[in-house]
Amino acid sequence: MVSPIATGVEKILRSEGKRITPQRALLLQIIEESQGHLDADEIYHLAKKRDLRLSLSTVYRTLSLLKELDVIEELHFDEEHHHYEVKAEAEHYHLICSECGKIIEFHDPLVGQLREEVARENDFTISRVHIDFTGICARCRAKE
Amino acid sequence: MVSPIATGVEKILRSEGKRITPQRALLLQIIEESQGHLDADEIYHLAKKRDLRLSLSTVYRTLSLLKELDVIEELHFDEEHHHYEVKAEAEHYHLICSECGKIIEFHDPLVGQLREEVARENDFTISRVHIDFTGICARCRAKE
DNA sequence: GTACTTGCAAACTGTTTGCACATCA
DNA sequence: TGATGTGCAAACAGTTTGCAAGTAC
Repeated sequence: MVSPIATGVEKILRSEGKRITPQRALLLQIIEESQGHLDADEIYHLAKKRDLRLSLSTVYRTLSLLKELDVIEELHFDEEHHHYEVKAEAEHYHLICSECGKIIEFHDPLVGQLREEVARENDFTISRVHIDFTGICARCRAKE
Repeated sequence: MVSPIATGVEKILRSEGKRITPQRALLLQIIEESQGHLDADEIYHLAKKRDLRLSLSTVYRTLSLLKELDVIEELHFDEEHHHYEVKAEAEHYHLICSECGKIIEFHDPLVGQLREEVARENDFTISRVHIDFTGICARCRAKE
């Protein structure tokens, strides 16, 4: 029995000869429902609540499949494990609160300018941009 | 016997009651001599050439000490391990060639502007900035 | 039916830790 | 001398893989 799955992703999977299994549908749903930035273990535990037999290796295999198909993106914050989010239509970057761990997404037209300038000055073809700012969010600052 | 060690770092170590051992001097020298961005294993192998008895755990312990003392910085690229570089006086960012792995450092005044703008708009106190652009360097582009 | 997927356990990689011995100050 | 540091081996966390059994199409 297959739960609903984002139609776009379904097409991508099928076009690659990949199957739509309940596990994949479930995992994708969880990643989409969340505000993103979950790590593999968090995804596993959330999913396990709805499918008791789910295994961690399926989570990893699914994440790596979705990453290959460019459906999700793997984020490398200053930690020992990775975080995942649905690939955004619009590129964006991250503000990370070092107190509470909250992650805010942002975008800013200056990034495009920066990218062009740096590419030109270094004779480099830039294909991916990662920006993250670490600091203290307003709420945590107020607490201190 | 202690090899020469950057005097600044020597002071920092001493002031924290830390000793200057030959291993630490050697490791620091290697990190400083290199263009930076080495990972723990690379540092270990380079150092091992000059001190056959050096152990990998000493490398990790030294890296973590130097990181704590703010002498070096740990970088998180899109890989499964970390890279290290001597903490720069001037903040800088990285261009990474996905073909040959070359890393170019850059800085650009637009980053400061971006940082201020994002901090203001999100009511966030930004303390650290990470930017890396992935792409193809001029040499690799020419090869294709 | 069959190629693709899964769950499980075992392997692997990068990193950390406990302990006995060694060493810097 | 005594606290700090080292090498070694064993532990650990996150992730990957081989295999037999299960399932989507």
